[in-house]
Amino acid sequence: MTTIYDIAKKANVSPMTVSRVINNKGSISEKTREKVEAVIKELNYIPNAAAQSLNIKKTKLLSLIITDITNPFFTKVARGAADKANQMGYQLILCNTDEDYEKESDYINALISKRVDGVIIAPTGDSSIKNLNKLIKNRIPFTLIDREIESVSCDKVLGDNYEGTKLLLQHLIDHGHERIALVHGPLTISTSKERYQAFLETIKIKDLNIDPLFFIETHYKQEKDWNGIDHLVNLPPAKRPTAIFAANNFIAIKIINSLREKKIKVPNDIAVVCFDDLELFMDFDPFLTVSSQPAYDFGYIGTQLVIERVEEVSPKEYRTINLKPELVIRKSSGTPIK
Amino acid sequence: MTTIYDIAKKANVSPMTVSRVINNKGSISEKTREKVEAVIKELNYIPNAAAQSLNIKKTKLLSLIITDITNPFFTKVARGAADKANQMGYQLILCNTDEDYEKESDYINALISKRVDGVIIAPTGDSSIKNLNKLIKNRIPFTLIDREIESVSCDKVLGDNYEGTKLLLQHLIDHGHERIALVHGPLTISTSKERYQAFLETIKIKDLNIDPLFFIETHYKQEKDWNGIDHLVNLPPAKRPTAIFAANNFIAIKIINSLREKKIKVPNDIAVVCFDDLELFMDFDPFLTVSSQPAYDFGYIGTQLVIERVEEVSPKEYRTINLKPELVIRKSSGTPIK
DNA sequence: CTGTTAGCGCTTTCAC
DNA sequence: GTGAAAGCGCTAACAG
Repeated sequence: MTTIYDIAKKANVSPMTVSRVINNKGSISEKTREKVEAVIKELNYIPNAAAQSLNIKKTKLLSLIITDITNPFFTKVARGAADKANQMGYQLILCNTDEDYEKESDYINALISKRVDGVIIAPTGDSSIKNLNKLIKNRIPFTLIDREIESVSCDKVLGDNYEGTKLLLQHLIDHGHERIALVHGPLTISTSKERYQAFLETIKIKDLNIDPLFFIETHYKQEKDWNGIDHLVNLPPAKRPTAIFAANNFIAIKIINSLREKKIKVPNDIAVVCFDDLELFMDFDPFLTVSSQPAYDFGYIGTQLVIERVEEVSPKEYRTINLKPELVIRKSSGTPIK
Repeated sequence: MTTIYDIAKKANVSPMTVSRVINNKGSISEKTREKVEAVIKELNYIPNAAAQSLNIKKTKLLSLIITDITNPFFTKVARGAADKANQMGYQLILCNTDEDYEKESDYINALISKRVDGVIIAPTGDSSIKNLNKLIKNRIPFTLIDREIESVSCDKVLGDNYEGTKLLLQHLIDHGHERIALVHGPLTISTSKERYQAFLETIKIKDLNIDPLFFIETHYKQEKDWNGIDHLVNLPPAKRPTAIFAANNFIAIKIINSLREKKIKVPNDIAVVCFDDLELFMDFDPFLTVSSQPAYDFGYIGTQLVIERVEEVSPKEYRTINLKPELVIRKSSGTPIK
C-alpha cells in the first residue's frame, strides 16, 4: 500500500507537503503542487481514510437505519438518503432492523464504533429511546424520520398521519361505507398509534359505530399465511365490514392475499385502502387507493438535516419538517356503495 | 471520547490488557478480565474502529454497488447482501450507480479510500473492467453479481440468461406467437447481450422470421414518457407484434405504460413477458409472466463469497455460481392465440 | 499473565 | 512556502 511517505520521497518533499496538496490546505507553490500531484497520479495513491479520521475525527460515513429495505416505502427513503449523502461526499451504511429493538441496538453499537458522522433513523418503536440516547452520549447527530419519539430532541422529518388517515377514511365514508375495519400495527410505533387515534377520532365525529371486532392489531412486517382477519372473513356477508383500512402497505398486501384466498373480491365485496404507496407497481396497474407519502423526501431531507448538523451549519434549535400525504384514489376503494 | 487509556487507568492495568479483553485475545486472569469489563461497561466505552483498522488492516466494511436500489430485483439483492454481511459482523455501504460508469468510478475511489474489506458489484457494463482493475491493484477482493465480465478473474454469481430467455420465448411460441418483438438493454451489459443472443438463436432454431423493426434497444432504467415502441404501436393491428419480450422488469413497465396510453390491452391485444420479477406486487396481483431470478441469493451468496475471500478461507481458484431462472406464467402472456 | 515499545498513516502545531 | 516533531487510538511484537 502506498502512503504519503512514498509520495513524499519520490517528489522530494516532506510528507506534510503531500498532505497539504491532498487537502488543498495551507499554501504551496504551484511548482511543488504539480510535482506532488504528478507522483500521486503515477503511484495511484489514495489516502487512507482511517488514518485521516483518526486525526480529524470525521469519517464521512453516515448510516441509514430502517426496518426493511424491501418495503417500497423504505426503498424510496433509501434512494433519497443515498442520493443526498453521495451528493455531499458521504458514504451511506445501510442497516435493516426488521422492527427488532435488539438488532437496532447492535447496529447502533457498531455504528458508534465506526464513528459514523451521523445517523438517519426510523426507530423500531418508542423503546428506541435508549438506543438514541447512546448516540447522544457519543455526540453523534441523528435525524428521526417517519416515526416520532416525542421525548427525544433532534431534527425530525415526519409525515402527517392524522391528515392521511382522515383523507382515506373520509373517502370511504363518502362512498357510503359505515362498517369499516382497521388493521393497524403495534401501538408502540408512533405512526401506528397516530393512525389508530385519527381513525377513532374520525369515526367519533362521523358518529359511526364500529364493532370492536373490527379493530385488529398486527405487524408492519410481511408475513406468510397471516390469518389476522379470518374472523371477519368468516362472518356472513351482511355482518362483514364493507371496507378495510390497512395502516400500511404491507398490511394491505396481507389483507388482499387473505381476501383472495377466500374468494372475496376487492373492491366489489370489500373495499381496501392503505397508508403508503406501493410505488412502481401502481404505475402500471393503478389498483390500491392510498394515502401516499413522499418517501424519497423523508430520506433526502432527513439526510440533509444530519449533514447540516455534522457540518455545524444548522440553527441551534432542532427542526421538525412535516411532509404532507396525498390521497390517491384508485380501484381498490371501488365506487359508492349506496 | 473515552479511550483505552481511560479504561486502563481506572482499572489499574496497562492499555494492552484492555486491548486483550476487548479482543478476547491472549490470556488474562479471570479477575482482571472482570475488572476491566466492569470499567468498560461503567464508562460506556466502545473501541474506535478507525484506530483498530489502522493496525489490523481490516475495516469490517463491505460495499454493495448496484445500479438502482429502486429496482425490485436489486432491492432483494440488497436485502440478501445486508443479511449476510450483518450476520458475519460486517457493515454494508450501499452505492447506486444509475448505470453510470463515472459514478461507479467515483464510488470505487471512495471505497478504496475507506479501505473496505470487499465489494459486491453489479457493474454498469463491460467498461467497468477499469474500475475493477483499481480494486485489484488495491488488493480489495470483490465478487461480480448478475453481470458477467469475462476478462476479469474473480468470484461470480450469475444467472442463466440463455435458459431464462429460451423458457420465456418457448412459452410465447407455444402460445402460437410468431410476431414477437424484443426490447432489450445496451449490449455492453452482459445480461442484455446474452438475452439478445439467446433470442436470436431461439428464433433461428424455430425458423421464425422477425422484422428488424421488432428489435428495439433502450435502457434498463426507468424512464418517463418513453416512446421506444411507438413505431410498433402505430402499425395497423395486423402488422404489429402479437407479443413483446422485455429484457428486464423496468423495460416491461415502460412497455405496459406505453401500451396502456394507446389503449392496447395486455394480454388480449399484445402479450408481454419479461426477465426478472416485480416481487411484492406480483404477490397480490399475479399479472406479469416472467423469468424470475433468485435475487436474494445473488446478494446473499455474492456476499458470502467475498467474505470468504476476505477471511482467506476460499479455495485459490475463483468460483462461479450459476443461479437458475424460473418461468412464472401469469396473465400477461395470455392464452394460446391459435 | 501482564507490560513496554514502537508504529499503523495521517494531521496538527510550531518552527524556520 | 516548507518541514520536524508529536500524537490521534489502537495493536504487534517482544520482554519479563
